[in-house]
Amino acid sequence: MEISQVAKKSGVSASTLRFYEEKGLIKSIGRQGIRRVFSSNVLERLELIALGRAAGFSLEEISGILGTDAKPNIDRDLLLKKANELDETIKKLEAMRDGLHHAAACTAPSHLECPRFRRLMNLAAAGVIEGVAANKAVK
Amino acid sequence: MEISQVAKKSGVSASTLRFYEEKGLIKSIGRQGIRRVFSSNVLERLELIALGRAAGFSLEEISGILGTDAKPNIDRDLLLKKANELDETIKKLEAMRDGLHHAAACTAPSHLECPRFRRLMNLAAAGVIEGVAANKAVK
DNA sequence: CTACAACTTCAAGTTAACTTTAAGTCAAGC
DNA sequence: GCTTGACTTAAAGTTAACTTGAAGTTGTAG
Repeated sequence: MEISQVAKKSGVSASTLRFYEEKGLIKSIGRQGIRRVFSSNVLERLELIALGRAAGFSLEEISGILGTDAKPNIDRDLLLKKANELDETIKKLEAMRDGLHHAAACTAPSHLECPRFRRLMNLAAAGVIEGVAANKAVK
Repeated sequence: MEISQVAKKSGVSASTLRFYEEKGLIKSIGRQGIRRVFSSNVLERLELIALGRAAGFSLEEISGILGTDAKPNIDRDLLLKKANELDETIKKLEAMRDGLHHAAACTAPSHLECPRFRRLMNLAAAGVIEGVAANKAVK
């Protein structure tokens, strides 16, 4: 496939595809003249990349998970670590979601004064700042 | 409190606190001479901001949710919309987490060849690319 | 009273993840 | 055989969210 085909089928722009190739996240299987040629496998790879992005991983982290070569890595420890990180994130997001839901329904004059909201937020916020800092540190 | 106190108690650096104030996310209650003075309320506010960040919201979105003034907004539609967005995100993250867990345990030669992994990933990936694009569009 | 640590402003620098632009290559249709 | 449109590279530009640096101010300890 040509790059525009991949772009169309994947929803990822051509410039991004070149960028990803430069970063080693995807590979073209060769050239026809000057033009890149991709195998349809790249579509699957792009879905995994998009998934990782949606999950909040950086391109570098995704590269670490999927591996820079054709087949994904099997660094089980890394995968489990990432899975656990995700689990932490999910818990915070759930608390946040519940907090938002409640805030939308609550009739207290200010959410900050509503005990339920504060309980939810405190629950959610526990370790969040440290977590954010830790995420940065990990990079 | 002085800025360094807030920094210490919140884990947010002084430069970031100034940056947040510039953006209207937090407010100092006045000055002692040239120095900012914060009320301890700012700590709560900073937790909410950190929580929003951890939930993947941009500072601008957080500003929209919390309001630029002292008390959080009660734009219920926005809150519900954000809560629903979060729910979508959570589902993807859960699929991703399950995928990672499975990948760490799976013995198939390549995860891409493992039907269970592919099913999980396809489930998770459904609409992800469009979702990412949509998130950008929303900005 | 003076040194100094902790503040201040404002501007510029940083990183990630792209996008845009400029200048060039090439197969295809007229 | 020339124009056109989709590609190519390399470099510069963009945005978010900060951080860093330079130059100045101030409360407090010695």
